[in-house]
Amino acid sequence: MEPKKLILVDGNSIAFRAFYAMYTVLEKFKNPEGLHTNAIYAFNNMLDLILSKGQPTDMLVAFDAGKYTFRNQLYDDYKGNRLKTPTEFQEQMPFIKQLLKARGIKTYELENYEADDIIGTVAKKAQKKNFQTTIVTGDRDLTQLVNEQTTVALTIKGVTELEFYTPQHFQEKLGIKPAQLIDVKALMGDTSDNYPGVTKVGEKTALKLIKQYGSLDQLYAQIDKMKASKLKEHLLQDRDVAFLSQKLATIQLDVPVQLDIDQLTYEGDQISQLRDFYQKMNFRTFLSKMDTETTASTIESVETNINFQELNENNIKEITASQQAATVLVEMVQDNYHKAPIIGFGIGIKDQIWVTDNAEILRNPQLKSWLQNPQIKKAVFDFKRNYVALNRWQIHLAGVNFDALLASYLIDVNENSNDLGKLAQGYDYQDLIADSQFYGRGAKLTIPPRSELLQHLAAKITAINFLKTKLPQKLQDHDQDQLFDEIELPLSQVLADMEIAGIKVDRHNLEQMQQDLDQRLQDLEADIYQQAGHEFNINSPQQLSKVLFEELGLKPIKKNKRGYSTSVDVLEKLRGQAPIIAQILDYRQVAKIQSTYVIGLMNSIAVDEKVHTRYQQTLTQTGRLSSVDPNLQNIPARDEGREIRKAFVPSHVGWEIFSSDYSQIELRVLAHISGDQNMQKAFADNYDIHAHTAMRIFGLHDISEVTPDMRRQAKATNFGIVYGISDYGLSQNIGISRKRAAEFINAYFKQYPDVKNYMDKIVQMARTDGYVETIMHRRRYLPDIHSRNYHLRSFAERTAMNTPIQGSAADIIKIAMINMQKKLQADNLQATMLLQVHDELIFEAPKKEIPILEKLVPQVMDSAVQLDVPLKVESAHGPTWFDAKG
DNA sequence: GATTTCACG
DNA sequence: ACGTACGTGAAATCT
Repeated sequence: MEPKKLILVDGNSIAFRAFYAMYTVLEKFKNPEGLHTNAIYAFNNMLDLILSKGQPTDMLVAFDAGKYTFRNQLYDDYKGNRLKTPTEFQEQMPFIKQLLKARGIKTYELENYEADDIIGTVAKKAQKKNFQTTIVTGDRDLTQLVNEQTTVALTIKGVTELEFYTPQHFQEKLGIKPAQLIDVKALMGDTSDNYPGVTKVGEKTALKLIKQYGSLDQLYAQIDKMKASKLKEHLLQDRDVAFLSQKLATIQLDVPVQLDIDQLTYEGDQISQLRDFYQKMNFRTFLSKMDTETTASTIESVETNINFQELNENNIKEITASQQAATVLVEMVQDNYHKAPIIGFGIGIKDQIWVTDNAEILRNPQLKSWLQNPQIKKAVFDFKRNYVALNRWQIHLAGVNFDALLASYLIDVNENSNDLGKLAQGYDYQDLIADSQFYGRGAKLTIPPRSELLQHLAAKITAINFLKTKLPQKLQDHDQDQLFDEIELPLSQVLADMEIAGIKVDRHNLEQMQQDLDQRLQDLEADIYQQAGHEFNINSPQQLSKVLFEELGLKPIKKNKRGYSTSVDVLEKLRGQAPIIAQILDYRQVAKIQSTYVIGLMNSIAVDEKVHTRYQQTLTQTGRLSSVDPNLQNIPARDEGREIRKAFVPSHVGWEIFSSDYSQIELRVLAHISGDQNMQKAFADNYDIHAHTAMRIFGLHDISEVTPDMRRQAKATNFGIVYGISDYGLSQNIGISRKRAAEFINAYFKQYPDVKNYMDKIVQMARTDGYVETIMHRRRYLPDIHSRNYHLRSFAERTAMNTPIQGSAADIIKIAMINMQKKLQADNLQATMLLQVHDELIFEAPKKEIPILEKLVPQVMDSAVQLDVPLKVESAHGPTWFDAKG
């Protein structure tokens, strides 16, 4: 007979994680009575997952009950540092229990016992009856119960990503037996449960000791033989604490559970009860899932029928005679709108919708002037995409005052899938499926039959209309009206102009480079093969590491998932040990230039001899732009790679490339938002900021005493501060000890005390508000700030420090770009803005306009916003991009 | 599709 | 005592 399968769930732990997994949508998930439902929703997601994956015959969810457990009797302060759980969470607990009942799952709690101990006890009983048991929890401690019949599924991220601990996995991961975990905890303590362990002993040391001695008892039995050390002293001193912690860490297996193992049968969903519950909670997705499951599972998800008419030459005149606000849709399947064919077009006015799959309609003059009429207000999804595509038909789309893509991105930067269907579904609008689902993906991409296509287009127009009723209120709630109306929407027009203009690339120049580089690659290759003694693929990190670390016997420095790392920092450390290293570094550099830049760039030159990048305006978490197809924001600027820039040239003879960049904009932003007087003064007095910092942190009296090396270290420290400093990170970056790095940071904060205050304050704000903001109210949610996982939490903290800085700098240059474009038009200049590289704007212009730009561009850039420190702009120009660098 | 490496600010 | 810099995109290789 098949063994019975039991799933045990740590109810409190999973519910709590569920709450924070969907913390960003806390206010989106409310039922009509105002009850928060995010934790209930996420909990149910987890149930769906484990029920379908685990196929249990039996199931139990255990909860904590009562305030005092036997552990409090042992140790007063057990869990003493726990913050009170938020009421938004507490109010959901009873409903999670209701949900479980409706899903046919037993629950159990016992006054003054923790869920852990109930689970331990039940798992032991189940083992005697030969059940196959899986425990689902967010609490690592429970892995002590792992054995051949008991697996622990531990949440990694959220509640649906699980890591399964079997005895083998546990051994591989920690190098000890599951039961030994108790003794490890005894030594290291537990900060979240607030018991101490032995002084100065953390996970690493504890694991080492238990691996060495086998158990806590053995360790203390042999402690006399241990040689004298600080560690030994601490162990002796904290002996009682260790044994107390051991008791606290041990999960009880003999709790008086009044529950028979035969009573845990999983009953399955109680359909009508569950339907009522979902309805009460306003869980539309789960409701519809239930319907599709219960009706016939054969029915594919089909878009709801939406009434529409076909747009044609006969009705277009009448439609475009209307002066009313409208919704406009230009459909393309491919990403690159500079060349993707238009496969559909649609208009929505009030409740009426007209669509067509005939792009030729765009030749209609009435339609053209309607689209170009700024008086007729239009709503779209992705203005820039629509604008650029229509521009290819000589139509200049105007009057757009709502872009659902831009709006949703500003409301939540995680909403960056760029898919209207997905976006609308996120706002509980179910009548439009995602494009990837409708058209398929990659090789399977096809355009469905006409009738279905028209239906899809109509559904898109309704989705945009729906979002137009929802998103403006949210923008207002976030205080983002100005950001939307005066920055992002006008910017998308500016970006469209820049993308359409494109930048000219000299193909012959690249072809020449390709030949030269090819020769060099061949020479290097031959040399490398000779030294290795055989041929191999230098581009393969695997084969390379075999050559270096096995055949040549060099010492590996860093590991990655597949073996030993061969990255630059590793190779740099090995340089000097073998001549092959320098040549590999050379080869790598040349190969990169060749494949990514020379060949890659040539492949994206269009028929007009230009490259037309696309700026992704709704992608980054900080508000920066990104550039794709090709990426013109990472063209080499240093060393040999810089030569590539010689291929970027003006598109007319007698013109030049002109470039202006903000000097130290991020540090200036930091000086402004932190309000730090010392840093502000340094900028006001126009000091070399890195030298100034060096003077301060090295305690010198005058800037002239600063050596180049001091300046270099101070510069790295400044960068570190902007990124959300850690002593380790800084020490790695400038090759000093961690202790020394910590001293730097301390000195830094002493010299710039309000920078320190800012760092503390912004992290605190992220904790209380759940998000951080830039000077223009761009918002980024940081749910991981509450994570119990150190790694995730620290990352969120650094992000909280960095995002307002990087994001505000992005705000500033965006404003400058809009003002710049206006000014160029107003002054009737031929100069054209072509590229943006985060803190730098690149133009082409007739030579005679260069002197004008030299005054104008810095003027516009440094007056974009008024900060408490001056902004500084530097310019350069020349016949190619290479020369336009100061 | 994920991973590694390396280009930029 | 933990284990780390912030934000991106592209090419080549591995699975």
